[in-house]
Amino acid sequence: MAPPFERSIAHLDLDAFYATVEEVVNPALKGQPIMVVMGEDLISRGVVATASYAARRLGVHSAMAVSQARKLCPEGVYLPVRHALYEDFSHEVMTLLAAEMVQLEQVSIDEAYLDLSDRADPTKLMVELQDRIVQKLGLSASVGLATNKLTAKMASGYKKPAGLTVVLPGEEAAFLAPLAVGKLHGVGPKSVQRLEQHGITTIGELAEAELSLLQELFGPRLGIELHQRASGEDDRPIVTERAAKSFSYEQTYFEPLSDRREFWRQIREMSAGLEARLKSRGLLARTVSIKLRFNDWRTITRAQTLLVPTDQAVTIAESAGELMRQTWKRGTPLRLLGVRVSNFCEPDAPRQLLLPNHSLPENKN
DNA sequence: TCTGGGGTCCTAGGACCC
DNA sequence: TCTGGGGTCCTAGGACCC
Repeated sequence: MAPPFERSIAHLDLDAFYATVEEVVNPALKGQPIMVVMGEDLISRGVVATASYAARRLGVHSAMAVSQARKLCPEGVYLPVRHALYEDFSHEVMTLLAAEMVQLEQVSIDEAYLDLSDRADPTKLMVELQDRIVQKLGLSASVGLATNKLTAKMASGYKKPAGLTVVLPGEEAAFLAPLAVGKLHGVGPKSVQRLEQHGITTIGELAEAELSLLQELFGPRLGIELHQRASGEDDRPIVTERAAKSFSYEQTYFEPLSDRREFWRQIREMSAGLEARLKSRGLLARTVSIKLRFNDWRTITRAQTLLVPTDQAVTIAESAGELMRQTWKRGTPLRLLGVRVSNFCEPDAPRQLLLPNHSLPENKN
């Protein structure tokens, strides 16, 4: 159903968030090329989570291998990710936004949508919020304002950092049309490739494309969705509360590992972490999955659904161990091992009984 | 020249039930 | 003995996002 009135949706995106937080807590770094790196190895194996704007000017971007970043920027500052620190800053920002008493949807650690439909002057409000975020936290944010989430999101990325871009009602398609298809939210490298094979390189061309072609390429649902999105149509509501669907941990090894005992130790450790997260949210999980990555980067997952939902590390580890036994051939080196719980259910559902003498089983492999 | 670690959503196929 | 169609649940893989 079409909304009874034109919506006004803002998308706020914190600029180079991790790197900027590092500058705030250590002002001596300000203006330097900073790479915040994921993975334990800052020298070669890690990946850039966020590069500061000074680093971006040298060609570094997020998701780039550190080894490559070091070539472009040997003098740069390389820092390990400090997730808890960024969470704190993120929380401060969201609290500032929430004080406006509007519908607020936090989509990630550094992004949020606000529904400003009932505000007299959304632009003025967003400028004020940008200001407040700089004053109180030292962070910069870019903002997009439009009639829907997709266009607002695309607008916030239009002018960065610290930009504010307004797309007026009726202008959505025209705003999007000249942009590269790959810029459209939801169109990644694979889709770009497929679209290019059909001569589609801009969002405008995507909007003009035959629906039947898009459905052939991407399936009936996604085809329609892409077509609508490319035309700037999007009636998704602001979702203020979202229930978690899964929790997971994974570990990549610098050197591929084939040590069964070490795998088992890690499974128990990850399971303990998952138990803590389930319990802190009062959730029970029904499905346990493992993820394995081999030397050649081939990645597989195996899942098992329990008869009785659980929040117990022992049960999760046992299930993951069994999946390992079924899947992993002894001695095969792994580059990655992960454990995941999903398929959550209500806390009042029947729960797994923990027998008095129940202890972690030995891995039978 | 390589490649984190969290997530979400979609698709396709098989089992099973009515 | 042969037969349809729909619905649900589960698994596996893949694309994508930050």
